[in-house]
Amino acid sequence: MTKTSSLPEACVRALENQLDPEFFRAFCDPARIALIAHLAASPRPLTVTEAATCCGVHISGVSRHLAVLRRAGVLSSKKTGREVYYELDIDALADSLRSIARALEVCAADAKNTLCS
Amino acid sequence: MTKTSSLPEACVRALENQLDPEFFRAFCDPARIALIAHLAASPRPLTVTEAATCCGVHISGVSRHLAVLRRAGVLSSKKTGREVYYELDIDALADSLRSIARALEVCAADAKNTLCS
DNA sequence: ATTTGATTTGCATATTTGCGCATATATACT
DNA sequence: AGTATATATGCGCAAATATGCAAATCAAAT
Repeated sequence: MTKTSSLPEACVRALENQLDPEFFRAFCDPARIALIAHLAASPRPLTVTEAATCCGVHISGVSRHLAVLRRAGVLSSKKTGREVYYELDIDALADSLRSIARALEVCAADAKNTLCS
Repeated sequence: MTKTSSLPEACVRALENQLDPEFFRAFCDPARIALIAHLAASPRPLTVTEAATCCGVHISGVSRHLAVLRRAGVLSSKKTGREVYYELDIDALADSLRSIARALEVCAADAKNTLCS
């Protein structure tokens, strides 16, 4: 049997590690949501100019938004000539979301267990 | 066969609907992350005062954070006497995250399909 | 009725964030 | 070399956000 504590702190740490504010911040702005949806629905990577057509934001703002998304690990960029192609990391993104869902459930189950042990 | 367009707009709309900024904003603050992790690891609902022990924020701020989380649909509150018990909606939360992951994948798959049809 | 305790809500302030514009940087074209 | 195009970045500004303090609710206890 493992040691039990009043609150499973290991679980809390694990959750806090996985719940990265920067990751979620990617989805906190309507313009970024539009960009993400647009990129998700595109069969190929898009340039900044192409991506900018989906949201009524100045292209410099779009460039910044895409940089935020890249730093959040949501998409990857590939420079080709003078244009930069942005592509959503769909698989990694979906995995992250599912992993977070699982971590929450595991933590909750663990908490119930601790209560009744 | 259904009509094909250069970009599957229905998919974009569906994604934009599901990617609610207010939902994700719940996870954009370190104090709220701490609160969420703390609540997830608790075997029972917590009062504001109890929840406040996990983050070095004044209790009035914690009250506001919890209100934000409630509006985001992340937790539910139940008033009992003069205290308010907050509880994380783990199942709904996990479902939301998985649903978003699926929507992203569906949209991407749809996009590839449209390309080759 | 008064007091005590838990939570919420104005208020002021500091920080962050999103935006457009102008400018810089880097690459292609002639 | 000189020009045009695609992105990125510095800057200032307006709006949103987080925070602590004090005051307002509201319910229990005495």
